[in-house]
Amino acid sequence: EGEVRIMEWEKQENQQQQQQQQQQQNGGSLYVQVMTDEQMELLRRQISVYATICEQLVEMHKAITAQQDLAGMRLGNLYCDPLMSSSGHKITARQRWTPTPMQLQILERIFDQGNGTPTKQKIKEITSDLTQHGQISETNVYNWFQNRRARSKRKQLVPASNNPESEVETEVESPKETKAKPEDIHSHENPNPWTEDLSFRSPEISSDLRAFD
Amino acid sequence: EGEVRIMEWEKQENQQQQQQQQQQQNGGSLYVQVMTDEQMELLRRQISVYATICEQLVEMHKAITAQQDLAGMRLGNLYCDPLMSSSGHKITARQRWTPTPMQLQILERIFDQGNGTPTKQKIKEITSDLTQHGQISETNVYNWFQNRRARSKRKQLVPASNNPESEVETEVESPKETKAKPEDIHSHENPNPWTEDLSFRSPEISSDLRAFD
DNA sequence: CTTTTATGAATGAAGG
DNA sequence: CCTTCATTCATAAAAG
Repeated sequence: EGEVRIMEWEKQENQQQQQQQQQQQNGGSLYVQVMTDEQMELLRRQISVYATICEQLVEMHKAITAQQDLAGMRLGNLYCDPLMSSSGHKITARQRWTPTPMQLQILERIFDQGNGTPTKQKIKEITSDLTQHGQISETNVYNWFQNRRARSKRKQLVPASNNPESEVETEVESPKETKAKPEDIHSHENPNPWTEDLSFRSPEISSDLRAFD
Repeated sequence: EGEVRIMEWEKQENQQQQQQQQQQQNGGSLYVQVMTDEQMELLRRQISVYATICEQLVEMHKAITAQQDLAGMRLGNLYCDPLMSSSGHKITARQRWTPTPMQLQILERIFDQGNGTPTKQKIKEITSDLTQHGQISETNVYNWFQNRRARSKRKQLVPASNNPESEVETEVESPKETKAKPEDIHSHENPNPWTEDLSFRSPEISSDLRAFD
């Protein structure tokens, strides 16, 4: 029913008679998802909707704030307040740092650049950069890289964490288990081109949205 | 550079040495896109980012239009419901493992044996045993024990809460510097050049939004 | 069909 | 770096 269920494509894949050979082709270690034209179209449409909505909202915002200015009314950071305005009291405190989407994007980008463990100096830099996108401390950054690396590594070893439909052959472990061919599976260099895709940069729009602050 | 290039995956695919065979396989008539797990996950996240940003923009709009209403101006609450529902908003849907009754029974039994720490080796054993009763991975087993233990522990502590009242204010600042608490308000100076990158639009949505004009 | 609950999975942080 | 724990998120299943 009208939902785009990305993670379930691989399931559907098994039902697409036309693509079955894909499985065997890749043996057990390499695992890929296959999308049909239809699914691709669905995805395309989904993103399109987001793009359109955002664009329209930005336009709308422009118009509205223009009026606001005329009326002498200036809306402040309406959404920021409800959360932390209560300075003294920590009622509903989430004590765990959570990266904002923007911070995450940046961190991922840095991580993908491959320069392994960031030095102390580097962490300082990164931290101060990320501060512009939300609260963050050096410890947060440090931990993030530690975890990111460890889990990235582990993920290679156990890539098939959850795909019920795929490995139906129910056989006992082959000696070497999953991960067998390190260099084939992942091109560490530029795993995919999309990594950079979300590096939003639109000076004009940016300044527009900043008006909310 | 920074763009969402959905329609070009098939092109890039040719450059992914690991997936080349795909081409020949399908001859010339059948054409499919291939993604690795990693790429899939990335995509999922990116769309998630879009969703987040859109939500925030919508929130902004709500707040602003609320003001507008007070001023007697009616911009309408058109976008939220119609759009979000039409696009599903549940873009990120992932499947998840569900233990079969048999597997659950076995797991419970092992857990009750008290051997708290499931060793890696042990997990491998358990997993291969359970495979006979349904699809399962080592990660599933690992997670199950983690969760089982954690929740078993919590159940013991909660029932013994004798002080139903004052627990809210007790939360004094944790001296720990791990306090960086963002609670996402970000998104401000970010972005949005997607509109030009996505060279397609969603007609019906556009018409919905046209009311903004 | 909508809301609630149970629980698999993800992840920030701590310890060694 | 690796493992473990605690907390949170998301979703399948159950309840209304």
